[in-house]
Amino acid sequence: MSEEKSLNFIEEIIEEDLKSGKHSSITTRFPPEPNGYLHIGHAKSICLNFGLAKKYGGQTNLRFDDTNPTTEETEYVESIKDDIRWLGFAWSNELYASNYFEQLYGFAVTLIKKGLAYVDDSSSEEIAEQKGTPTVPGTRNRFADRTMEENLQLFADMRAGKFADGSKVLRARIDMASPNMLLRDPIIYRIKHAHHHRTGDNWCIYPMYDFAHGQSDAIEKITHSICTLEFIPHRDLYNWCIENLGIYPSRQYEFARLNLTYTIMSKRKLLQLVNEGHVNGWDDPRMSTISGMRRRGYTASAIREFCDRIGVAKRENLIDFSLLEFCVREDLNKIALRRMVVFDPLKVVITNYPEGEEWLASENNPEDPAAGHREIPFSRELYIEREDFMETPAKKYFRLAPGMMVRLKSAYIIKCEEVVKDVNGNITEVRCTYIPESKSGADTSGINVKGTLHWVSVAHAVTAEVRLYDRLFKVEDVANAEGDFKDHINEASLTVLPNAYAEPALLNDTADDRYQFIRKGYFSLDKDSTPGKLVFNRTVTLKDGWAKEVKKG
RNA sequence: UGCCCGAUAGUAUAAGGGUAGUACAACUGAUUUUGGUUCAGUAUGUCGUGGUUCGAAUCCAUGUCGGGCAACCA
Repeated sequence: MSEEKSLNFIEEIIEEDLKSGKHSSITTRFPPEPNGYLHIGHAKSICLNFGLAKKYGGQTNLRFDDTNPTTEETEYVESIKDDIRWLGFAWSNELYASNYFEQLYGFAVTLIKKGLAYVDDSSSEEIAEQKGTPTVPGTRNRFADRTMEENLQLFADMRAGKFADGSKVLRARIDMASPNMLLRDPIIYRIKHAHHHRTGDNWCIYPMYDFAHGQSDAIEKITHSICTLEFIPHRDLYNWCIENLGIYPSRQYEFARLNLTYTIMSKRKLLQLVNEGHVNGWDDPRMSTISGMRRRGYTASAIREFCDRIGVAKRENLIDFSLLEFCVREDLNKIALRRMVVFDPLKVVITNYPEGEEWLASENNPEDPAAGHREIPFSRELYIEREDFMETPAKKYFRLAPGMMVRLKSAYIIKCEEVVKDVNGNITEVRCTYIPESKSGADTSGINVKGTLHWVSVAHAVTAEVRLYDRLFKVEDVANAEGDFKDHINEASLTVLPNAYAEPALLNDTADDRYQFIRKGYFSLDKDSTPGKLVFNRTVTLKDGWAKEVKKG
């Protein structure tokens, strides 16, 4: 059976264009503004733009849309490049809208000469007023009557720095009565005496998005300029510029941006979280930034798979976070090394086990025999998870309880004989016996137990810091929730366990490794780790059928 | 009440006039030395109303609902 995947609407357009001969190959672009870090929403756009070019044998430019020097920085340029590379994509050309400032200036002069642009001295308030409303046409002011020569001179003077910020703008002359507000003589150049991260102080006038983006596309001969829905009304202006400038006819297509439950997808809000200290930087593992997710332990292939599964369409959407979690688990399950780590220890003493130790083999990954085995020390005193013992077991609980037997992973079956408590009645120790014939891999005991626990030998345990993350927001649809988005921050999104007990094999592992702490979740080494101190981030929990059972009651 | 975009299970996304399918989520069960994985199965859907047609999610009309548009942001 063929399992050809159906095409999304953009792929359909491209295939038609290729088939009809409109284009012989395609060129796309990813056009970030370097004013913040990339997030998972950008990943969707990156996968789309680069993925299309890859699929149809075209190319993709990385173009920084750097037309607003007051918000843009080189730091962001570097992080964006890092993130795209990490996601697994290679751009054909690294470009900047600021490369085209001279050309763009020329385009503006062309418009002036054609009588299609004029310098306006009005304040932004006046311009807004004259714009009218969606139902009331706007009006032109006296500046619109300036001669071509006057406009040319004034625009040159603007460039020469003769005017203060905000004192003049260049406007395209289109239609003050257009039902599309963007066509009511839009501002295309404004004065900003600001230092630009690439052009320095060469310019004090900068083009607006609408007078830079489409032209940049045209200059680069972008065949399919793909952007998000909010740019739909801009398309008329995009085309107007192309037609009146007579430049390469790039075409704009719009798709619905990604929204994810329990997260925000706005650079402005993300920046706020960073600046106000709600998180520890752009790469905080709780952030929906690419760098945050990377630090958290997400793999690039999981993110690509996610972007593939969510599809591309024009309707607004809010994707279940669980789909992202599914994609990471699916990937990590295949590659993560299994290790045993106890988060909240309860001591188990095996009363019939001799002094000393033995080393037991345990598979690194049951899904991948090629991953091999490691040796784990076993001894008389162990730690198990406190939640894996119940003095009076709940129904369907098949972990350790008085008189009950469980398997210790890769080791023996033990039976709980006695519970030791302190003066306050807190359980301090559980005393068990083990069944020597039940050794893992050589079990002749004939005993079947339902539960298998992870454990660590007390004498051999190494301590590690473990950071557990929960969702950053408490509501599903953060962007549309009542009140300020910060009202919905989950104060318990980070739990630090300073002293978890880990099997010693973890000491030898390296930063690139992914782990599954058995029965606990997927983890990866954090950059805060030092030779003397291991720090792990929980990428995602394991699916927890027991927790579900407990919740049902 | 101007213009533009959209509407298919809980969430996404297919079906392009001919059996409404897939994934995630949910629920059952089997397997399991991870209550993981894997496997098998169940339930839930075409926004309303007219029309065209032998036949409509699909075409037409109309209504409803949701979103966007009046930054010297992108």
